[in-house]
Amino acid sequence: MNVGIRPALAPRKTIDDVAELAGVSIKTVSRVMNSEPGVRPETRLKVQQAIAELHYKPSLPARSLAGKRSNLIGLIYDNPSANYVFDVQNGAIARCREADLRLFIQSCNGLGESLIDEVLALVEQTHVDGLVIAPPLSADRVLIEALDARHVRFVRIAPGEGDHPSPAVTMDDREAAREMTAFLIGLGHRRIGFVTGHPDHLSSRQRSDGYADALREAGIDRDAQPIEQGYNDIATGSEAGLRMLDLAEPPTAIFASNDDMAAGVIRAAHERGVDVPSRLSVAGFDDSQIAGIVWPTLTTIHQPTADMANEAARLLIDLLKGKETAPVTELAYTLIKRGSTAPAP
Amino acid sequence: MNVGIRPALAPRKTIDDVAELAGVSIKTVSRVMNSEPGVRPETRLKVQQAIAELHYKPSLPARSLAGKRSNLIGLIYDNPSANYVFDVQNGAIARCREADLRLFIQSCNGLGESLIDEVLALVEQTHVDGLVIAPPLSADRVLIEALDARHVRFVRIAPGEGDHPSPAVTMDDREAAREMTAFLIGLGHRRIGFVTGHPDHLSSRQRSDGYADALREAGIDRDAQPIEQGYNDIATGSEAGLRMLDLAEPPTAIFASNDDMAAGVIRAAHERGVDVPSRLSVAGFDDSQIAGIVWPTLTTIHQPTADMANEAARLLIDLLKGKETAPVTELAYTLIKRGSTAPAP
DNA sequence: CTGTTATTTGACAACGCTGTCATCTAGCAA
DNA sequence: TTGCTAGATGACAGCGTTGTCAAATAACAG
Repeated sequence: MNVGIRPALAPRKTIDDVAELAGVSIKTVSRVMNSEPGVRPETRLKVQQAIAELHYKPSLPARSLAGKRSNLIGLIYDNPSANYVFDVQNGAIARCREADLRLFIQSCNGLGESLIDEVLALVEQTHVDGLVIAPPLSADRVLIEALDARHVRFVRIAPGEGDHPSPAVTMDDREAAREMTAFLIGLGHRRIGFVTGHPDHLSSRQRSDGYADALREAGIDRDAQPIEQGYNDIATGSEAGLRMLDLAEPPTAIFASNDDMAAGVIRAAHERGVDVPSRLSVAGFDDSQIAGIVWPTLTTIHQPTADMANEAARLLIDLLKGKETAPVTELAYTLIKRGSTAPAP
Repeated sequence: MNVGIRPALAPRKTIDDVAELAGVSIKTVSRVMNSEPGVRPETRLKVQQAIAELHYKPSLPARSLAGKRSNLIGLIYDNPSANYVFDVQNGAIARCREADLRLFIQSCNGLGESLIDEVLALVEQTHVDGLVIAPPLSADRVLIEALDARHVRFVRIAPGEGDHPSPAVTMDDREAAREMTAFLIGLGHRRIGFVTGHPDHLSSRQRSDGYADALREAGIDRDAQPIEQGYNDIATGSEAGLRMLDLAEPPTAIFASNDDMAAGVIRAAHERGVDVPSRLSVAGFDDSQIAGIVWPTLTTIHQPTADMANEAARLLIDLLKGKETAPVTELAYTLIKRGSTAPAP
C-alpha cells in the first residue's frame, strides 16, 4: 500500500475551465448546463464543445448549495424482500438516469422509532429535491404527515387506500385477484381455498375482496370455501396449505395472496403427496422471483414493480418541474399462466 | 394538489443558528461537529446542547464543498442477483450508519461500454470520498486501473485472484468447496457429481479446485466423477442435473457451484422422480435466499455477504482516516446443513 | 507581577456553482 | 443616422460549511 505517499488527485475541472476554453463567462456556461433560454445557438454550441472536450462534470454539492435544486432525489423503503427492493431500485434508477438526476437510495429497514428522524435527516442533510416512497413506508401515516408538515415533495408507490392528495402509482389489486379467481373457476374449479395476506398490508384486503367478487359473480358460496390466514411468508403459507389439504373435503385449487405463501402451499402439497397441478392447482400473486423457482412454476399475477417505481420517479420529476400531475396513476397487471394450475380433476 | 401555492419550506437551520444559541463562533461549532481537538470540554458541551436543541443537521453539500471530505462513500456493483445485492447494500449501510457517513448506492447494471465513464462521473459529481466495489466489478481490471489512475480510494469485495495492492475482503472459496465435498464423502458418498460455475467468475475455478482437493485427499478418482458445466442459473443447473441422473451409473450426490444451480438439480431430481435426499444428496454454495425456499432446503456454504460488505466499508473508512489497513481480509464461511443431504443409500 | 508559551477561539477567505441585476449588443423603426 | 427595445451576456454576491491564520485567553515559569 502506497496510499500515504500518493500524489494529490488531479485538480477537478471547474466551470471556470470551461468558461475560459469557450471564451465566455461562467454564467453562460451555467445557462447552457441548465438548458436555460437566452443563449445564442452558436454560443451554446461553443460551450457544449468545451464541456465535452474537458469531460467536465458539474459538482453536485456546489449546485445544490448555490441553487434551489440539488438534482438529487431520494428513494426510501422499509422492505425485507430483496427482489421487490431490487426491482424498485432499478425502475427508479432507470428514470433518473434519463432525467440526468442522481438517485439517493436509503434503506430504512429495521429503523422502528427513529424512522421519521432518519428520513427527515436525509432530506435535511442531502438536500434531496423530493422523495419516492415505496411500500410499506408509502402507507405510513405518521411519516407521510411529517413529510407533509415540512413541505417535502414526494410520490408514493402502492400506498393502499390512503386519501392523501400527493401523487401515487398504484395497481388494481382487487381486480387482479378477481381475475385470477375467475381464471381458476374457468378451469372448472368449484372448491377454491384462499390464503389471506398479512393483515397490516392494505393490499391484503383488496386481494381478498377480489377473490370474493369472483366467487359472487360465479354464484359460488364464499362462506363454504376454506379460507386461512397467512402472514406473507413461506412458513405460514405452508401451514395454511396443510390445514386445507387435511380437510375432509379439500379444495381442488388454492389461491394465495402472495407468491411466498403460494410456494408454501406447494411445499405442503409435496409433503402430503398431493400432485400439483393434476390434483391441486395453486396460484400466487406478485410474480416475484420465487414464482419461477418453485416446482412447478407458479401461475401468478405479475405486478409491474419496476415500472411502478419508474413511473413514480417520473411523476416526482414532473412535480419538481412544476408540472401538474394526476393524483393517481394506475398501472396494468398481467396474469401469468405457468405450471401450477390445471383444469379441475 | 395544492403544491403550487404551498408556503415556502421552513428555513433550514444553519450553523449560524447553533453558534448564536451556544454563544460561540461558527468555527467552534464546526470544530465540535468534526470532533476536532482544541475545544474546552465545557464549550463543547454547550455547543452539543445547542445542536440537540435545534435538531441541527449540517448540510452535506456545504461540507463537501468547503472541506476536503464529503462524508459520502459510494457502493458500486453490476450484479443481477437481487439477493446478493440486497445483502451487500445492507452490510455497507450498517457500517456507514455507525460511522455517521452516507452511502451512495450506484447500480451499474447493464452499462457495458459506458461503465467507466459512469463511475468516474459518479466520483466527480458527488465527491464521494471513496468506493466500495462489489463483484463482479471488483474483478474488472480496466475499471480498477482507471480508478487507480485518478487516485480514487477504494476497497474491493471478493476481487478474485487479482494482484492489485488495494485492500480487499475475501472468502476462501476453495477451502469451503473442499470442506463441503469432504462432508459429502463423510456421509458415505463415493460417486459425487459437480456442476461447474460460470467460467467468467473467478470464484468458479476456486470452488472447482476445492472439490478436486477433497476427492484427492479421499483417494477418489476425480476423472471418474460426472462433472457438468453450468452457468450459475437454475436452468443450466437443471440441465446438468438431468444429464447426470440419466447416466448409467448416476451419482448419489451432486455438488453445485452455486445455490441457483443446486436448486436446478433438485428440480431435475423431481422431474426424474428421484427423491432428495434419500436417493440423491444435493449441496449448493452461497446460502442465498433460494437455499431456504427450495424443497428440501439446501445444504450449502454460507457466504457472509453482508459481513463482507460491512467489513469492506470499515476498511474504506479506515483508509480514508489514514489508518494503515491490511491488504486482504478473509472472512469465515460456514457449512450449513439442511435437508438436501443425507447418508449415501 | 511580568513575560512567555500553550491553548482556545474567532475573522475571513475560500469551495464551485446559481440568482439577481446591470450592462452590452444587435435589430429595427423612424 | 439615431433612438429604442429585446435579447444575450457578464459582474458580483451569496449558498453553508471548512481551512488558514491571527487574536485572545489561559497557564505557567521566573
